Amino acid sequence: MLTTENKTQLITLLQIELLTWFEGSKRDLPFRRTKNPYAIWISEIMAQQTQIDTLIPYYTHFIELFPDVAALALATEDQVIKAWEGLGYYSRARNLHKAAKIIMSDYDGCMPDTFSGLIKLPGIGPYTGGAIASIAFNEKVSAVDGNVLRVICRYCNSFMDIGEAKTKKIVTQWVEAILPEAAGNFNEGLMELGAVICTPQSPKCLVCPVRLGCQSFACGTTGELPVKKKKQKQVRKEMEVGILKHQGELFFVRRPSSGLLAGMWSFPIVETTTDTGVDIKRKLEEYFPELSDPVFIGESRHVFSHIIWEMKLYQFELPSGVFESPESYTFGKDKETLPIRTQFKSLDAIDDLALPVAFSKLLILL
DNA sequence: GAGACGTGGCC
DNA sequence: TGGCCAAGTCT
Repeated sequence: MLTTENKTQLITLLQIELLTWFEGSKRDLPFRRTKNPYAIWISEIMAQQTQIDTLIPYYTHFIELFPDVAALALATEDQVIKAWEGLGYYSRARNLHKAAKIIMSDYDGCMPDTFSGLIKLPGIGPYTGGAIASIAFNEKVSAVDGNVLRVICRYCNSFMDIGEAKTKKIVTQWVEAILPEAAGNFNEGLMELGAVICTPQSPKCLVCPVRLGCQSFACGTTGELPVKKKKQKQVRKEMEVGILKHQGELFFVRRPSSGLLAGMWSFPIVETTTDTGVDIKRKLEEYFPELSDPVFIGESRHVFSHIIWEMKLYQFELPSGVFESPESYTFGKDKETLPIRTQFKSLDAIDDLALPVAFSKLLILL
């Protein structure tokens, strides 16, 4: 990193210009109008792997529903996941809830106010701990996310692979070493710069406040940086979805408490090789022996970060009569049990069910 | 270290 | 369309 003789000058330029630019140009975001550690915590968790524009409505709603740690701890996990519905990476919501309970029980209701205290909480890793500690508590620690990695690697014209842990370690140490007193603003400024100027594609170097010190700009390598090795393609899976209708209601099942879409509501769904509806019929027959034959009603694709579901929907009917909703339902290899596993619900009464997009987008096909 | 873990936007 | 990307953490 930065081996030139005018290293000190370049670092000073970065510090001064970045802080000045951030002060004058930062976006007006709801969580920038507060120093409330709780609010900043929520915003930082939501910001993980998520663009700011996406999270804003969720943030506002979440703070209204759960205005402080106590309110969050008092809520049910179902309520918290429901508030996260559509945001993705749902373990973030479950960890948030767990952490709130821990803060109430082990910390007398007060959030830890140091980096080392914060990262002990579930869902708070080195980035989030650094962000909360520096922004809300003025601790002089770094917060290195994808933006910071990109900005620093470009500024130093470094060709290290930002996907490697080693790179993150080096960049973290580098930032720690040049951190000014206003560490929170510096961290946020680095991220803001990465988000609006030093973007992955087509960085806006001509309006960049630190271009005069940027070694990548000077060398004309901004198109090659940062170096990041490609990730693997998603695995395609053929899935059969069972739409079980009975007296105007649909059959929903709750997913296991760990793994993909953990704890969320779902239609019965199985991976298939036959592609005819027989696999999902066999699954449903475990719980409803008197089942009609499958009727194909449509198909849909859903792309996750690591899987692609090619879904075929099959509708089933139950003979007239009363059918109890089964107490248990298993997806195959799930271990932990959650309170309510299955439910018959009419479409206009599913507001309290946390339904992932993979399934909510199927509703228009019904 | 590598893989699991969502979703929406962009080209 | 398909691939890539976005304020990461946990296992």
